[in-house]
Parts: sequence; C-alpha cells; structure tokens
Amino acid sequence: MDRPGQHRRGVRQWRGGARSVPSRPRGGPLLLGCRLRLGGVTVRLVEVEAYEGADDPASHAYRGPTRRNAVMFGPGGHLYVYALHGSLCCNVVCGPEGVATAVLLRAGEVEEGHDLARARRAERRAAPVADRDLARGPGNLCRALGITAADNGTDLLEGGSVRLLPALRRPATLGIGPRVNVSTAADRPWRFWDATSTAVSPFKRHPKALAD
DNA sequence: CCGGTGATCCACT
DNA sequence: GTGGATCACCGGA
Repeated sequence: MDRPGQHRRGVRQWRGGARSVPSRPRGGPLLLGCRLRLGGVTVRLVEVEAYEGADDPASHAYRGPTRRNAVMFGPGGHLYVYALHGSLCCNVVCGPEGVATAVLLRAGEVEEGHDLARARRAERRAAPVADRDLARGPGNLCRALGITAADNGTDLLEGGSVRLLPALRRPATLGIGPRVNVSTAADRPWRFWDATSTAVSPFKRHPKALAD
C-alpha cells in the first residue's frame, strides 16, 4: 500500500512524467482512488477529467493566462477552483510551472463526514441526498467537501487547506471516454473513471459539441 | 427535458 | 465602465 511519502513521490513522478509524455491527460487515472480531505470530510475520487493548456480548446487556459486561470499556470500540486453556473468546480494542477494542465475532479465517494456533507448538500436541495450522490458531479463534490473560492491555489501536498491523500486501493476497472458537456474538442477521451463505482456522474454530450 | 444560475471574459463605448 | 455571450453545472418535473 502507498504511504504518504510514496504517494508524494508518485505525484511528483506523474508531474515529471508529463514532461516526457506528449499526452499529459494520461496522468489523470493516477488520481482515481486518491482521497481529498477538508475539515471532517474525506472523499475518494472515482471520476476525473483532464485538460491541457494551449493545445486544448476546451481548457480554461487555451487563450492564455487570465485572473481566473492563473493557478493553472503555477506549479503542480495546487488546487484550481472556479465558479460555474452558480457552482464551484475544482482541479488538481499538474504543472510543471508555466505549463497549464489540470485535472477536473468530477465525482467521489464520501468516506468520512457523511452527516456534514449531507447537511451542506441539503442547503440547495429539497429531496434527501443518497450516500452515493453526496459528491457525485463536480459542483456537488466541492459542496460536500465545503470547498470555497478561498481554497483556490491551496497546496494539496503540504500545508494547504485541502489535502490530497494517497490511494488505499486502485479501481479494478478503468473507464475511459470523452469529456462531459464540453462544446469543443468533444471527442478527446480524457475522462477517466472507476468503472466499479456507482458514484460516477452520468455522461452528457454538449448540444453544440464540435469534434476538433 | 428545461430553466435558473452567477462569475468571467472580451469587444466596445 | 457596460453589455452580451459563454459556460468543465444542478435540481426538479
């Protein structure tokens, strides 16, 4: 099993590997099974989606640095948080510094802190939330964890508000497919999920999805 | 399926 | 500074 130190090396290795592998998004699956912890809530990641920078029209970094995407251009291992349609979404920045690449965290299973997560989800929802739905979907995952805009840029590996913890187990079966609801570069198979998990969000194709 | 949502970006005063 | 378009979403029917 991974120990924290090994995991840390693993992430750095992944970031380093991105320099030698043209297709950075291939690093995405290494996050599956890892855990994200904030306060009393821990979520095991079961679905992620990769975004490159200059070569990826669907990426926030495609048109260069702005105030919103600044963290994407910084060093890997930090959290990029942004607002979308009244929700927040979060990414793990992959680095290296100056090269914008990030992995969107799309869904997870709550391992710890179900009551707190459920209370947060209930603030915006009338119907009761089943366990498997607590962190299902990018906005829901952020809400379950209590991530806010103040967590943008936090260091996930040391000293930050949000911690990335090693995987205790890896998905037995890896799903790979197109990204959800993106209007451009729609067919790049850069969404990765744990095919044994029921907490993976449903696939949706964007109405105006262009291929490349 | 559909409508609400609100931050962000850019082109234009 | 303003207006409009865009958007990696969610909830309820």
